[in-house]
Amino acid sequence: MRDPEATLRQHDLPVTAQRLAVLRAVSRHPHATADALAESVREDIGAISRQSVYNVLSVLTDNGIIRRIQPADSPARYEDRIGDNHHHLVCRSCGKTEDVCCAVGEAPCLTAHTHHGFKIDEAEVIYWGTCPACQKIKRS
Amino acid sequence: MRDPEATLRQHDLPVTAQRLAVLRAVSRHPHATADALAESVREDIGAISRQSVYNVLSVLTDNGIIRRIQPADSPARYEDRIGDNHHHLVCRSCGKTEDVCCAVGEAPCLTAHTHHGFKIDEAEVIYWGTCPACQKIKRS
DNA sequence: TCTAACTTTTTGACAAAGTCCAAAACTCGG
DNA sequence: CCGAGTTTTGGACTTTGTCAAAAAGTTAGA
Repeated sequence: MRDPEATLRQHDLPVTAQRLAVLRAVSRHPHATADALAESVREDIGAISRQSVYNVLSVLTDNGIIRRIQPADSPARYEDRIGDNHHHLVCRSCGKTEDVCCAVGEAPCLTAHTHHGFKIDEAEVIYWGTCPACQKIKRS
Repeated sequence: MRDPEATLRQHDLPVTAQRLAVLRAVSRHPHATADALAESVREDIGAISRQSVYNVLSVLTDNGIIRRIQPADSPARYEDRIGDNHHHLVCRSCGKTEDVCCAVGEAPCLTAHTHHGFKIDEAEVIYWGTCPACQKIKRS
């Protein structure tokens, strides 16, 4: 995120210390949970209420400034890398999350064969596995 | 599910009324939530504790007898159609879930380009959209 | 710069989904 | 049918998130 303040103004959102701090936190910690972001914001500006963290994250998500991902068995996570249609690689044991580019250029998996009359707007892909660190732990 | 009792025995699991009833419920109501399954089981055998529903569902999932899916903004759902690597189509407004065959035969999306050292064991695909019923509601 | 209208933030209660624990009930091999 | 070992139950508790109303902040306009 180049300039958090400009980003907010571009979306006609009032600029507040909380919003700037949350944006910086998301930028510094990709895939962090709301709770972890709150911690990070507190180190940054001293204090913020739990509700405000949720409010700000919702507003930013609704405006397409950040993206919310919600893997199974994990609270929601946030990232500011948007608009490039990438997917995620999640560790089953520690939750560590990495970005992966869309596996096949034109995203063939984005079109379901039988769509049951649904109007599909997104295909979400999550790769599940074990991260290097957890592989070591399990072996020992 | 052909024969719930035989299935349990095959996995060396003690056969109990609760387990049989949960298996039947999952079979009758694919993609149902734990809560909905509990209701269904109560209509079937009269009563079951909330905890037992969770216990049974865990045991069955751990043994690969049923599968748990956890789409964002929805409690976990269960299905007994397993082993055929199909994916899901979920309605954003009502949560209705349908099965879809793996879009492209050999699942090209199952291989991530950059795997960051992760040992990948599954690629989960969820198609998000709006079901026919909800499309009508929104238009009116 | 000051004001007023409108938003945002805060606080605290509440809700949904699931887990932990210990006691009672059950299953199954012998 | 008995006894060891599992399951089931009930109740408290945890986590993640939402609701609502009061207090504080932001921004456009005079």
